[in-house]
Amino acid sequence: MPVPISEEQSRQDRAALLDAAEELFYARGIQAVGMDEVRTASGLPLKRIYRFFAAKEDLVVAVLRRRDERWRGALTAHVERVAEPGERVLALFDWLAGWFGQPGFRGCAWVNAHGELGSSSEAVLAEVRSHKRAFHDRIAVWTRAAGLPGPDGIVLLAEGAIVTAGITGDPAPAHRAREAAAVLLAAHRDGGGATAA
Amino acid sequence: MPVPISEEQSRQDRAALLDAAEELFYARGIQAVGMDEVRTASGLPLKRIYRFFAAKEDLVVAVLRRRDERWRGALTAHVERVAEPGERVLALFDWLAGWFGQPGFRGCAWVNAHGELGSSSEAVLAEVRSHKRAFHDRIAVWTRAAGLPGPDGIVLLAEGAIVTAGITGDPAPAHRAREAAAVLLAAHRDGGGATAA
DNA sequence: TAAGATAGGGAACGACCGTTCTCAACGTCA
DNA sequence: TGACGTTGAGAACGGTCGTTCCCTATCTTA
Repeated sequence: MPVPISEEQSRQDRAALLDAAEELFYARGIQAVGMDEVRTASGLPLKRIYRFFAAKEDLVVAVLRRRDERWRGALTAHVERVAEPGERVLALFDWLAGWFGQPGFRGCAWVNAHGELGSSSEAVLAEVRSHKRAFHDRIAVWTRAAGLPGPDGIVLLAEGAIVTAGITGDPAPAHRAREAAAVLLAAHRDGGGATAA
Repeated sequence: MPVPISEEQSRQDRAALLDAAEELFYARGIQAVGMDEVRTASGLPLKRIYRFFAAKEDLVVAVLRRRDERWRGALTAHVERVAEPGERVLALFDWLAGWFGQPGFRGCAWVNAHGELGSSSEAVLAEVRSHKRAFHDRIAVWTRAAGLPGPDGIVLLAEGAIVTAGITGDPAPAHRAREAAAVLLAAHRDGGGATAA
């Protein structure tokens, strides 16, 4: 190829690189995937990969960040199609059920990255915490509209479902979490507020 | 040292090896810790380590298995000091709060191991699933006595609390999960059973 | 057409991995 | 006492990691 690379081409190559790395990292773990494998899967020369990202750690962070945008975007799009606030909270768990059923589902990419690199990479740790905070804050908007005193019960049910489905390979935890969430919603619609969640 | 090694000494050395490996693996991840580091921390020659466990994978499985016994034993001992069935379920979350507050707490060792090795080691995957099944089954005994229709709501709250506290470093999720669990218990004591959890 | 700049392909590098092997030192028994 | 067997300490091995470098091919510009 010639002298410079077009900006459009560069954008596509960067996306292909992130696609390849994300799929490999999620399926097999981050440390288990070497840069040579990322090169083969992306079709990009190693030199260009290292021009995009100076180190593997930077690539990992970029993968997590882009996945966060896509993941939360899809979640929000699904949930906010539902109008009634209580149903909207429950729709979160329907979306999770769909995710759990996808082939290759292997739990939460951020939880996995945290377990593997959270203690050795400050940048990865920060990215994981940022994602979890954003997830929590998004749910807080929905639970507030539904009259719940706080988002935490719903958040914990969702996190528990993700982790459990990831390990067992069974999407059922999404439905169990949805049932529990319905109880929380009903309890705060009807009567009690004493032992609130 | 002399010719054979006494059985008692062997037991102690094996325990020291598992102690050292568990602490290192939990703190820094499994792949990030080399066998040389396990050797230094345990004070055992590499040769003896490989006589105990033919491969690192076997050591990892043994560490997880022994941790499972100790972890579930401590949980059960704490919880079953409480007599009233509903309070007994809630005591689970008090125990979690104590665990989360310990220095070096970094989430669930089995979830972390699953994220790192679940897709590459069949033996680790089986050990992780076995632990989660045992945890689920233990909670089922307590929730049944408390009149809940199933253990899953409580299990998911507990799993969510562990994962969230591990990432944020804040023990508060244990208290939020306890509050949500109290709502689930109250809902099934008082009235509804329609949208059960 | 000739000179220059930049790209791709992949070898090369140093470090470290899990695992095996060598070897001297020591205690036991004939 | 002397041959034997087992140990501890760590060097060594083959492989792989993340990262860098070399070299040729290609396109642009004069």
